[in-house]
Amino acid sequence: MTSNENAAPGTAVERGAGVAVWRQIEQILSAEIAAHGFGDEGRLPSEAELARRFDVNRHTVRRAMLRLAATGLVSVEQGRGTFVQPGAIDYRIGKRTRFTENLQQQHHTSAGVVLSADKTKADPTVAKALSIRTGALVYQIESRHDSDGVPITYARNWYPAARFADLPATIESAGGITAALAEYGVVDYTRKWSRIGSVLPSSEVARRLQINRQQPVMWVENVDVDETGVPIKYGITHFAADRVQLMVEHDA
Amino acid sequence: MTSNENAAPGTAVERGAGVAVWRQIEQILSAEIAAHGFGDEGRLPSEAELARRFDVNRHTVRRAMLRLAATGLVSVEQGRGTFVQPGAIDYRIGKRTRFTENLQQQHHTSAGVVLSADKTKADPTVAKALSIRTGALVYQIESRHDSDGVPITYARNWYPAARFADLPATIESAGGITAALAEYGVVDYTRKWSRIGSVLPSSEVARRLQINRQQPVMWVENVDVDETGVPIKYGITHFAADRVQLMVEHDA
DNA sequence: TATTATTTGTTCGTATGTATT
DNA sequence: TAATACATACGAACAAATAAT
Repeated sequence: MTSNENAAPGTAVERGAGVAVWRQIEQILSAEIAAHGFGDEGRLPSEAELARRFDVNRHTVRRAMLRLAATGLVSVEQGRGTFVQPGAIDYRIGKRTRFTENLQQQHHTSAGVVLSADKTKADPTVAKALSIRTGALVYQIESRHDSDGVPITYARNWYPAARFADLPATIESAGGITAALAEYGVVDYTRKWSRIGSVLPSSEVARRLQINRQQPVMWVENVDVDETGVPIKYGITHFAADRVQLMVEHDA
Repeated sequence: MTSNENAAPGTAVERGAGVAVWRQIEQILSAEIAAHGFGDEGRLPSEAELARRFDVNRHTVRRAMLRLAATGLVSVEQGRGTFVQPGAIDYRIGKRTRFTENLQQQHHTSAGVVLSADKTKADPTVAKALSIRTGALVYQIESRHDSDGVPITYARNWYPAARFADLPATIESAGGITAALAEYGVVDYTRKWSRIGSVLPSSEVARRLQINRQQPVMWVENVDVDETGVPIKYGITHFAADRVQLMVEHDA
């Protein structure tokens, strides 16, 4: 077999054409995905099969696959195969950001889970954001929010312990963070600012969001304040970028 | 040589320890970078040298390097070497977003360049955002903004041709987009909304921003409106995520 | 439940091409 | 021009996760 005999029309790779073979394969598969080329279940052929089809080594296919996974077009699962990913949803960011309200408007189910709750000392970053003294006691709450059974956000938030005594127990009894805050007299709170960035995730964040480490995450660092403008929460929320887009509506 | 004789204390990799060797190397180098372990010029040893140090194949070092580059910790330059990357800057996003004002407040120089200007027909996405009919004529302006000589944003914007007749020539004569809009009577405009996401860049975007394709970019899709609320611009701006963070300040 | 086949993940080795110094 | 350093690609082997038998 000389070359590419099995390739579908218009999908042959070309060597020494200035553009790397694995990039050509990425491009071809990307186009086929966009054209719904892999049926309803969206399962791609195995790496070995694709290697035969394009008449290249499996490594070369793998490079293309890693890229497609990073772009969010497919998800790769060891022992199972490679699957086309569905589209993403909008997450509204504004003065009044509440997770559940946010998603129910878009016909998605939602659920929040507290992963851990610890009392620690504020490091300089946390202290500055909360306008308290470095080393003052804070509660660190780790949480995750799901939509339609899929993890959407993973967050670490810090609350000043002086104001919210025994916060973890209150969250437990009240059945949620917003409800718990109400018990301390915080009936309403608003977002002061949000700082947004994007990185490839650490292994911990990747695990929490159940994505692979080739897939970018957006992080949103923010401070919530009460009605009088006093900071009540500082935190960082991570979003799986293939599942969510952040929507900022200016004005009010 | 049995194993890791050249490794610095506490930096030996361990095989068959559940965690892949390349991940261990990534972790070690990441820690050394954070500790300013590579001097003022921030140049890492060559891949071959690192391979010897960790007593692994060069491929294994490369995997770690690709990850570090993707994380934005280092930049890899073919034929030169691998270098530690400096920190990032804040880009303010709000009702009144102007690039130059934005950065001058942070002691950075700034410059904008128009890369291309064409008259085309609006596709459905553009048409909907601008509240015009699909197929109506629009100007598509490609531009880039630099800060301190480094590309920060790459943007594609669309303006309705009916309202802004001969826009490219006006931009040329007025010496800038904001100035050109003023000549059409648009003395002030504001941002209506911004949709933010993150992906690994296409080759074109990577080239425009002069980053490699392992490095995530944030994209911001947005619509500007004039004083009467009529859309005057729809566009997508790409940011190199290792150089910028987006700052949203929610109204006072 | 245990075994086997399938599929992706990691690592080594080797060779060659391309960009920079 | 030569040396150095990164980029791409092939081949082989085994590990780990999953699915089917």
